[in-house]
Amino acid sequence: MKIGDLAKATSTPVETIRYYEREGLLPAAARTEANNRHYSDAHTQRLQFVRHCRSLDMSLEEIRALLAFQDAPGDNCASVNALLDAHIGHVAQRIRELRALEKQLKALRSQCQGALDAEHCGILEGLSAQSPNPAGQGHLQGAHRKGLGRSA
Amino acid sequence: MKIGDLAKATSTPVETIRYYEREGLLPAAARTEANNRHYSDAHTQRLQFVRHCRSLDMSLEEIRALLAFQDAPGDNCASVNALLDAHIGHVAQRIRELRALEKQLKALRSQCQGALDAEHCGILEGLSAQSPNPAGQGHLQGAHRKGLGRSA
DNA sequence: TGGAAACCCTGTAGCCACTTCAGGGTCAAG
DNA sequence: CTTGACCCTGAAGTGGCTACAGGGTTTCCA
Repeated sequence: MKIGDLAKATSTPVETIRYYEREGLLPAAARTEANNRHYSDAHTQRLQFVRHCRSLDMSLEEIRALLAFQDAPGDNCASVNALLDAHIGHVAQRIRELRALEKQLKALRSQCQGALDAEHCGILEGLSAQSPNPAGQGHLQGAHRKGLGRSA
Repeated sequence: MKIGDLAKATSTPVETIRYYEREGLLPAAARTEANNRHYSDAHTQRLQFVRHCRSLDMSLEEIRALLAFQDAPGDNCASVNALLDAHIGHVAQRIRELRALEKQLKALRSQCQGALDAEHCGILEGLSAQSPNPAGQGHLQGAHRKGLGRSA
């Protein structure tokens, strides 16, 4: 299996696969005579695991930890549970933050219904007032993300 | 007013103020003889506007657009409304995505209640299965953000 | 008067998870 | 024999900061 085949099989861009290898999430692939990477089914499974974790918005750091647990099958899996619980906590917190944000934005939006001069626009006036809340501390990202996209 | 005073007045790190100037969100400040930046109340208001927008998770690009509208007070403010509506849409979409995510994570978490060998951990097994949903496309960010923090 | 702390400056690199680009190599089909 | 599809490496760009290196000035107190 060459890298392009693996990319198709896992709906992952080729460059991302090379990036994961550099980052140590995938073991370095064997090479053909022409220096092309050569993959087995084990690689496919590992990459699928990583992509699944990413689709759950885990960081590469968290995924590295999970892979380490997976690679030590005799160990107790309490740490896996703890990692997941922490991640769920972060997601829940980000949802709370975004709900509060949504409420504020809607209140702001209601300040201007018509199409006035910008000079008298209630929204611009509202934004000029002091900010009431200092925004979140969680480890979820803000309002402008890219997503994994490109789902083959 | 020197940059440190402005920083305190707006709860904004000094480096961030210089960064906003570089990015064109704040006009270049006048300089004292010692080459220190010198600010007026107009700068304070502009910076407060920017910080308020950032606390609402707007991108610097969006803020630049709003500032342009503000600087053309004769214009119609329909574009302001449109920008805000779009931003509200992105926030709402990201909330939907994160809710779906939370549901999946909780389902996954329920796969392992005890503290088994990692080899038999339902969570690791669950993550090895194929990913069901391809993750969001919105412009809100993922699960690992920093927040503005440092509130004064 | 001296010297240390507190502030200011510029420019550069680092964060994350990629994405894109430049510049090149290999291989098979037409 | 050339075109296109694929592969390679290494470096730079994305956003929104943050931090650091290396320097300057100003202010305060002994």
